[in-house]
Amino acid sequence: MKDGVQDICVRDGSGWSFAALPPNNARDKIMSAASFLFCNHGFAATGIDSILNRAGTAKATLYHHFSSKEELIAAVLEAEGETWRNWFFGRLAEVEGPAQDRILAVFDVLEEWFADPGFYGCPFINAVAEFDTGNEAVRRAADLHKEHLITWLRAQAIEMKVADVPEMARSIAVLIDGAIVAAQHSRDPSFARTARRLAECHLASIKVDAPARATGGRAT
Amino acid sequence: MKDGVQDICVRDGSGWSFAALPPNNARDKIMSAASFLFCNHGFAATGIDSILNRAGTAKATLYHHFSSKEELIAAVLEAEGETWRNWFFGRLAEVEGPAQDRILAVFDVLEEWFADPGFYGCPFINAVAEFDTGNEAVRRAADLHKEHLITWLRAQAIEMKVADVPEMARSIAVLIDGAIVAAQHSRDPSFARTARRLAECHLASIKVDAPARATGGRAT
DNA sequence: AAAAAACAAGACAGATCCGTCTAACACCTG
DNA sequence: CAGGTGTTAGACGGATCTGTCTTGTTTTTT
Repeated sequence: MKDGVQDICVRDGSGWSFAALPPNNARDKIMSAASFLFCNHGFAATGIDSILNRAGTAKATLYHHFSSKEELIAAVLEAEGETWRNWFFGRLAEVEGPAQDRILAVFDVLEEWFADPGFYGCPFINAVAEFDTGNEAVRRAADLHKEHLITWLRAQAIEMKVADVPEMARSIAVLIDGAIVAAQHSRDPSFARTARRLAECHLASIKVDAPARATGGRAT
Repeated sequence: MKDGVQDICVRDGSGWSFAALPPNNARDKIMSAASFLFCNHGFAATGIDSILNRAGTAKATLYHHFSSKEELIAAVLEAEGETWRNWFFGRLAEVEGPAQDRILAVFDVLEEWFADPGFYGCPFINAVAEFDTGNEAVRRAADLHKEHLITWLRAQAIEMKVADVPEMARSIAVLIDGAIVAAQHSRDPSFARTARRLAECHLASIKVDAPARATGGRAT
């Protein structure tokens, strides 16, 4: 795995990524290059020199903005998470209708994400998988990301007036994680639809013991 | 992260791991040490010297058995996968009753696994997360592992005479992956139960449109 | 007992890693 | 103009990494 300037892919297929417009200041160029390399080749396996090579910046510049590689990793995760969440929740906010529809739309948006040719899985899942107990900052970043997601899911569950709000959020979270991992491993975006069917089934089952059984059929 | 002989944990809580009996030949000692360090601290982050230090063997011995670190990684994944599958499917084979019960028992066995204090997630999920496109041998090992699992799931689905066998296997696989990742991130084994409830719901829904609606209620 | 294989201990080479440092250039602001 | 800031280019140090090699000891097999 040489150091050259291969890997030209910009992974802005679904428009969620950094690469909306090419970065012009050095800091953003470093962040963009680091994001790509960390996420595609791993955090430990990516050297500072590769990042500089790809970013086209000098080493002193990098260490002017970030005090260490660890801090750069934390910054990348933070930015990657925020960008992704803005994209993800933004897409979901476009969905009209009751919260139930928004929950199901989660999996349609996921499928868009999976279908991006540059899809490399969830940066946080990958980071925790790589560092596990090793890096506390990484765990905190992952926790924060998951918390954002759970909060959103809980809000939908409350709007739906489901009996057990936390458990529904947990269920959908499991489906999301499972879909991401399955799609990443198999390179098959349609796992999002499999997860969606499970979610439909779950929503139907918790609507059953609700007081009013208004919605009759065709939830699909 | 020094090199010392900390990390004495043997992670044989659920009895699934290598450490059933301490290895006595050098090759097994290397495999055991490499397994532990790779899975707990990452593949790239673990140096050959740490492995030798922990295994208490000489460097020449390692390179006598494995031609490179990459080959050692592949061997570890293969062994780890086989050990895990033997444990996992062995536990499931103990379950009496129809295939449906065995499917649900999957999540009980998973919870046992998650509760092991040395639980570090699925080695294959972690390896693919770290290498992604980088290492072909790793991907092949992960594919093979997943294939074993899917084959078992399909066999249960066939025994249950479900309409869409592949889709049911995919569904359960998504739930398994999701439970593993959620449990790994949150350190909360009870995500297995959340996944189990989703599986119950899924099984109930595909039993509905089966010809005979024998099973009335209480699938819990 | 003799031959062969496995193993220990560690020096060594070549590469790569992270991070610091110097020296110089460009730009904007006061 | 002076001064601060951001940037480039690359040398450099010290550490670490993978893999080879040598020498000799232990263990197993024949």
